[in-house]
Amino acid sequence: MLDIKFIRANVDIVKQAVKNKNLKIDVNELLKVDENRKKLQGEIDSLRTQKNELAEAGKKNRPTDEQIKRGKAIKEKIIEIETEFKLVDEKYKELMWQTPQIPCSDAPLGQDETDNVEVKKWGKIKKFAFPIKDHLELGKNLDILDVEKGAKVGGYRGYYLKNEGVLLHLGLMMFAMEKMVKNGFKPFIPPTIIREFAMYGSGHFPFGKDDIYQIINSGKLADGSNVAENKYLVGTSEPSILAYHADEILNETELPKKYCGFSQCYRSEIGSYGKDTRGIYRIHEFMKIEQVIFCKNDYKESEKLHQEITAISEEILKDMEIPYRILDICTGDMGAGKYRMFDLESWMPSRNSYGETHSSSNLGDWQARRLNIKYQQKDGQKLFVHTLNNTAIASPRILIAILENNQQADGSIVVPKVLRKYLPGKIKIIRKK
RNA sequence: GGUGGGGUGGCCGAGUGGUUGAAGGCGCAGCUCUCGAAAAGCUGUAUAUCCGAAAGGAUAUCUAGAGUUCAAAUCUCUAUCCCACCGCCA
Repeated sequence: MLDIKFIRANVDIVKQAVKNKNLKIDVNELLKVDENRKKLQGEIDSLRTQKNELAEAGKKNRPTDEQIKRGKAIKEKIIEIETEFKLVDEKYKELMWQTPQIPCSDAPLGQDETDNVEVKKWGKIKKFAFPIKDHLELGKNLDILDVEKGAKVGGYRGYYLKNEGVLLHLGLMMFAMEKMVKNGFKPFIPPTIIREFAMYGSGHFPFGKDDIYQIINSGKLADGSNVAENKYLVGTSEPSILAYHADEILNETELPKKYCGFSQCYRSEIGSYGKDTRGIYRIHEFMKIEQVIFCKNDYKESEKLHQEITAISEEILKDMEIPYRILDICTGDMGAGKYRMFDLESWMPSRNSYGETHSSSNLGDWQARRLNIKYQQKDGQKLFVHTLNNTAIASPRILIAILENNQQADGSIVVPKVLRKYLPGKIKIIRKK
């Protein structure tokens, strides 16, 4: 969300951002609605002034019949204008929720993912002297991954992790968590069933509604319909962590606040039916450790922190010796709320390409405005914080890279050194039983 | 699922229709006192929107929404959250 005053004063900049981000919101309409809303609000205010004056007079003496009559007339007029105001206000809010963050001028301009710019590559891509297997085949043979049973029980895109697959998966979480704590991030396990406001706050609503599961109680009402609660399953712990400070005024001295959230994540993946159907690349639930930062309203600082959280994720990939690249995401692909965004993609041999495993974003104060998160400066001024987030680790998707990059001719897997301590006996190689 | 009790400013807490944007306390800021500090005293201390160059003014906000009334923190209804006890349960 943007400041309406900023929008009024910088119409062209906002329009340009809408265009660059490939959005449809009509800024002229917003301004018209805003103007109308202001006008109606003014009318209501002056009527209420009259009402209050009348009530003030009634404090001293019992109101006369004449005054009561006037009061009634004013009341009716207020109701009439308020009815109109509500309609206008609804439209206003709807449009305001959709106003995009102004993207950083350094971000590449572009329409979609084909315009993203590769800015870094790390690691040596292994050349295998034998025909490689993909993670599905490797996982099945080693009895650590089973998507057939996953589909049988969990449905399309269900999966079971088993044996060392589980230990590897949990080890990854623990490895990333330890790294985060070492870097001064406070660990959180947040709620994964959350209320609507938090979804709006992060910007997952109204934009990404399709991908979010809503809770429906299995019990039926008398008319046979289901009870849909206004609660949702998170797709990441980001909204839960952000909303932790909703409606709060933080102290400047406590910033930046660095948190990491560990949670199961749920994604409906509606709209991507035909995409990435093989394996565990695109699935309905996974575990993730997410980095979240609240910092001062200062792009110099938030951009520095953006580099920092990106570097932490790079370090995690380097520690595991997974080749990766970094994409500078273009304006059209970054999402409405973002100021700057980098994706980290890990090398996945079976895809013969990189696949997204991390996503690092600076949102400026766009989310903080939605969630009303401020901080007070020494001089007393209150400003909205900047917020940032990035994946620390998300599994099992990352297992694709780990299994496939470390496979041996016999189908066994060499465990990355940093993960060995999470396996019993600190085994170096996962072999077929 | 059942029953009962609650939700007031940064915090605690008073307040059952009109003198309450809200007593009192705490906290915080400034000043006085002091070599300095503590203590004490004094003063100040919400947010949002609109109008205004500013000073300032208007409106709204006592969980939220709806209603009663000339007038609502206060009465009614609904929702919601918290707490307690019972039932069920990992």
